[in-house]
Amino acid sequence: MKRQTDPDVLLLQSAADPTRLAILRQLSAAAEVCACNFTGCCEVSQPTVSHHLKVLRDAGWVSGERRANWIYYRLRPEAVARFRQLAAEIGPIDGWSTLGQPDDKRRLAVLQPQA
Amino acid sequence: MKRQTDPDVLLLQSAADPTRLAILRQLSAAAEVCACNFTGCCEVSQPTVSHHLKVLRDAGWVSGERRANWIYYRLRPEAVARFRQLAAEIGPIDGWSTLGQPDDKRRLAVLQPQA
DNA sequence: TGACGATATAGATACTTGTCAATACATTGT
DNA sequence: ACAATGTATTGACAAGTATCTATATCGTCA
Repeated sequence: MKRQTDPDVLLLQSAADPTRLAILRQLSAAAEVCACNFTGCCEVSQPTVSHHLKVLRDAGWVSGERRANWIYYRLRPEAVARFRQLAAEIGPIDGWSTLGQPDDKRRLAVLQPQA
Repeated sequence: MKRQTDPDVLLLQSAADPTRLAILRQLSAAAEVCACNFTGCCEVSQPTVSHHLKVLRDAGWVSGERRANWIYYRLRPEAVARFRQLAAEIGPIDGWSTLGQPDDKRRLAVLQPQA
């Protein structure tokens, strides 16, 4: 696979897993969630949950804070904001037109990967 | 990998690739884009572009219409709407609290996978 | 019909990823 | 210090995926 330097791709990719999306959804329902609760929810082993939490941490989605024996995870607002920004960017914008055949000179600038 | 029956996961996963996100972004800049333009943009071969377009098609992200020799792709509004809906669902909602230790009886209903 | 250009499919391969069992690490309480 | 519990790491493996070359399919035009 190509190296994904694009932070948006990383954000999407880390959310694009059943277990991880479930975790993100749980974290959307409570301010913070103990890691032990994820183990119970998704039908995967504890190491697997831990692995997914690390992926989410590395992508900036969540942060964890240790209190006694337990680690409480919470959503990082920056990630949520970036995700929503991305969602806002995908879809119709102003100035739409048809991008035609290869010799079409009317190409929009954005369609040409800037050198 | 687990079978992803969750349509949201499918939507995310199909967008979570550098080439495909680039395609989605191009399609956000013009009402429709000829397939031949994607080949030029992303640094991958034509069959690879075709493969990615198929993935996006299968996920419901895009639809293609043939006109003469060329196939014009466009974003499907339903997919855009679903994506934005998903983005709106990830993040703080009302009624937040801390989900505590395993024996914590105060769990929010949403945190227990409904049997 | 046959040649040509655009797009899709098939098959092969290297790489990535999700998963688990086993183990290590960290914190609390006895 | 030691046992118990929650979490992270390691190592291994099966499965998925992105990519290519080669080839097939589809539509147009002479």
